[in-house]
Amino acid sequence: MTSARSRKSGRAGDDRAERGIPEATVARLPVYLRALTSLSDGDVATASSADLATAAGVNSAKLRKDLSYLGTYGTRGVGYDVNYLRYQIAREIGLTQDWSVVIVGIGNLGRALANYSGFASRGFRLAALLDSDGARVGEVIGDLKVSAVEDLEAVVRDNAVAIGVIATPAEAAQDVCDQLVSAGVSSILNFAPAVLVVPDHVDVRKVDLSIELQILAYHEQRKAQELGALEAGAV
Amino acid sequence: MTSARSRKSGRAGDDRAERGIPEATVARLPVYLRALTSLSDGDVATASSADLATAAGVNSAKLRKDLSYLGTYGTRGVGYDVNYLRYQIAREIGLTQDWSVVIVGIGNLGRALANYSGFASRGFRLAALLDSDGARVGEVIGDLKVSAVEDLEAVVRDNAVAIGVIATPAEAAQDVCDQLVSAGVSSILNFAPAVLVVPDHVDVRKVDLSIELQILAYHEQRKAQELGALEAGAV
DNA sequence: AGAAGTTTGTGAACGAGAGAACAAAATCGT
DNA sequence: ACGATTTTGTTCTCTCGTTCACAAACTTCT
Repeated sequence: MTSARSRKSGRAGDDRAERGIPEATVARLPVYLRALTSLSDGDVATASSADLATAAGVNSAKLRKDLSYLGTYGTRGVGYDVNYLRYQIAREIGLTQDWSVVIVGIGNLGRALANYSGFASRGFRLAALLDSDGARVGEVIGDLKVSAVEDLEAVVRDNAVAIGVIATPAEAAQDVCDQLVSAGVSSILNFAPAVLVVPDHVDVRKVDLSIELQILAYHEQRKAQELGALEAGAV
Repeated sequence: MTSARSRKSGRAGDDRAERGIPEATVARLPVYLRALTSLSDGDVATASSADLATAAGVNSAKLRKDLSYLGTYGTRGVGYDVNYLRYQIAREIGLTQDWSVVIVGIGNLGRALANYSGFASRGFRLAALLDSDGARVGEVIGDLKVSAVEDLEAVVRDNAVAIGVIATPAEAAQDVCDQLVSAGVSSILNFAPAVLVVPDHVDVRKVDLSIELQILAYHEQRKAQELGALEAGAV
């Protein structure tokens, strides 16, 4: 991803956190957060790394090492205080503040995303829904009205939008992306099956149904082949 | 993922392909495939690794190494025959055969997925849409009617379904997953925000909007902090 | 208080992936 | 026919990520 391996630590003497969590760890923090929330809802006050690891579906050593990048929030012989750790992870991820999000492209998928309740619940606020199709502009989804994509720049400016979600057809994706970037959005979640080109300071993550299915198909085929070879060997 | 590092090569003397493509490469093959398809549609007959790499958004050395795992399909001094390579990748992934897919959970997201045209186009056939809510059973989406989740086993058996898509709420995910597995599905694409526990022979891939947003938020926050430190330093 | 039992945090070994660099193999021009 | 040019396939090195294993630190029991 966007390398950011500069400045070891902001000010001198501030090396307990040593800014710079490995990407693989960052990707797992939200999973830990979810596991912690679920434990907390079940009124569990304390959990060991082994408990957390099973709840998150990972190896306990990995979990401990991941958490150690944030600081030393556990107690030896005891485990982790669920609510305290939950807060620390949330803070590290940046969920103690709210993030404004726009969705561009209100087709089937965009509509589903707009209705997704998990948005607001976890520190993400839908600032606007945009579409280039005049027929869709004005449609009301949830508590938002679909706006014209021409309003993009104003919406981003007025709501301090940092994250843009692209749910357009592939052909429109790069164009929308360019508009988002030039309006000042620096994080993009791309659902369109297209490769996006962006400046260095912009982060892009992609979600691609068809790629996921193809990866599964590869493994599925491989399993079938192996089975075939096994049977052939048995003859 | 599910390790499958057994048997070096099926039969003796069959070591050109040397079964066992790195996972990271497998995840990129669909991207290459898409790039090739788009070149092919533009009537490009031949492409160099550099051309393909830019179209796929990767480094050309990486692309060449990835392709070398499949065999030697290029010609030095020339490049790759677009259609030939496309076929080879499709074959390797397993797209020369059709895969039957079921979607379980026909809420907003499930409906959007069911309407997604990219399904059929690329070797994936929707065998059924299932939901546990009686009110949704019978609803017609595209050219399919929503069935009751009780029909799962029969549908999987009759259509040789290998891939299941879970688009239910988190609470129902593990239960649906267990049903899929016991019906014989061995690849699962999970859209529910839940950790699934499955036997070793089953592959699971997850797609999680909220995790993706949180990862973006982390980086976004980090960028903001860095900027802050910079300004503070300038004072 | 001290021994026994737990559980974290981390050093070290190992494995997988990325990228640079270059020899081998093809085409093209003369 | 042969040298110049292009572009692949692959080796080597480096970085990143995972896992093991264990000392340090805490609790509990006697």
